[in-house]
Amino acid sequence: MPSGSAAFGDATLPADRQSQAELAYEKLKQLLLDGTLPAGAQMLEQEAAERLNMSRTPVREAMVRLRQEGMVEIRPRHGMRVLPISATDMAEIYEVLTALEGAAAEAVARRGIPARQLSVLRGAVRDMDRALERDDLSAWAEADERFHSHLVELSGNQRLIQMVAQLWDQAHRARMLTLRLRPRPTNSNREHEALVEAMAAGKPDLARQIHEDHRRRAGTMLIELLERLGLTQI
Amino acid sequence: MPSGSAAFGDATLPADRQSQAELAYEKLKQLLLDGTLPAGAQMLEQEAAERLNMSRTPVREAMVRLRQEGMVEIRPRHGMRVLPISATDMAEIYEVLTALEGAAAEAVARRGIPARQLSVLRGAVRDMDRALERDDLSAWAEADERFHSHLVELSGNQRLIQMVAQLWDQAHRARMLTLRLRPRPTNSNREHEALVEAMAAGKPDLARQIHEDHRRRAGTMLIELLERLGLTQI
DNA sequence: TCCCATCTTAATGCATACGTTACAGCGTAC
DNA sequence: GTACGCTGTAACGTATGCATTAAGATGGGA
Repeated sequence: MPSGSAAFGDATLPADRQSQAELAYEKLKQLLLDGTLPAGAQMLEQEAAERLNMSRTPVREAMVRLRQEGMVEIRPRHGMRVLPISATDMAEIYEVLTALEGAAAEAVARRGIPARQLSVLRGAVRDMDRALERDDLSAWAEADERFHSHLVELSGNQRLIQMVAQLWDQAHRARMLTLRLRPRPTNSNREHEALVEAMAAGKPDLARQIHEDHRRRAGTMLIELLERLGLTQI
Repeated sequence: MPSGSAAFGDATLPADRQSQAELAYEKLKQLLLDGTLPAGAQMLEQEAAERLNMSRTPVREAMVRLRQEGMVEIRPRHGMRVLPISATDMAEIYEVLTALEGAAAEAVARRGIPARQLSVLRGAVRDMDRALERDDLSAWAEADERFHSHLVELSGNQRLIQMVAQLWDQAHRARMLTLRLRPRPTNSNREHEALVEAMAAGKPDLARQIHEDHRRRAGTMLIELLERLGLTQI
């Protein structure tokens, strides 16, 4: 039985407020991303429904969406199960990210980048530097994410943006886990800097080359790390 | 009221048979791809449910999936609406396809390609040639699709495969429409041939270069064609 | 002691019920 | 003739009911 405002046949939504299904999607995704639900964790429809204080219907819709995004699998008797990320998965993800972000960097450099946007990117690089000085890896990761996400958005290609975001989400847990196991990402910052300059100078091929190398290096490092540690359930 | 076997609480699925939701997804997608539901067409949940002889529940799930794939939008009062493809959309799609398939070609060339697979690709190119000789554009399109899809699958990257398929689906209607409006794709066949040889010779950079040029050319041609014809509701 | 068949139970997929709300159609006022 | 407001209806979002079935438990046999 629903809680307080029980008999809310919520119906065709007051136009602005988000649906229960949307809410369920966001809440569940958050649980996946922040590690509350680790790899392999299972959650029944009923369980999630009670937790989110709604019926199974919108929960089910949310689970279907998460499955399509490659975040969970749905096993007929066990609800949704958080998909583990293997080294192979990371290899796949980084291969695609390399191609997509490389294309984004090239496109941005070709089209030219407004001063205002340039400073956003430079600001992110600066924040990464400062975070490293403070040994604040979380802040570094946040700034890194900001840099990449802004770069991709500058491409203006909605499909590219969405796909990169999806891959980024899939890899999120593995990135967080390896954040403190990997060597300090000093080079990473310099690579970002070089990329920014290549784009500012309007050198598409160079920008792409730099970014692809950057991604490939990061990917290889992560994968070797995962394999070395035998981590297969991230 | 459902038809014949009305009171079938179909329940947790006989393990092998597909769910109603899956069936609805496939049927609706087919309607989108074969043009039965053209751009802008709308279909209510109830309508689809009656057409497919099931209740609204699985239909709704199917529509949610199609929305996430970028095939339709869901408008609260009007059911799902088939998204039109604009020239801008095609530009986005081809930009991403260029990056993804280019990466696939490079990966395949780098890893090396078994003789057996090579002959599949060569077979597709041959079929494209023959189709052109017969002026059979449908057959050409089919062989072209076979070539690209096989190439991508050879990459072995499941995520890349899935994303390319999704973009391919989104562009499907526009490709079909322009098939008979565009110049005969004679060059296209030669480009495919060159790509196969580059991969066979184990030249990753060349393979990627050839494929990217190929995609870019095809994309530019299609987009100019669409813009010239003022086609915005494909 | 271990393995397998049977049975119980609970999770599910789907159908249906229900309250809400957006939109169309109509009438009235200007 | 046009514009505006009202009202009825129908589509939807969500909740719930129901038949089905697979997972797990239980008991018996080897």
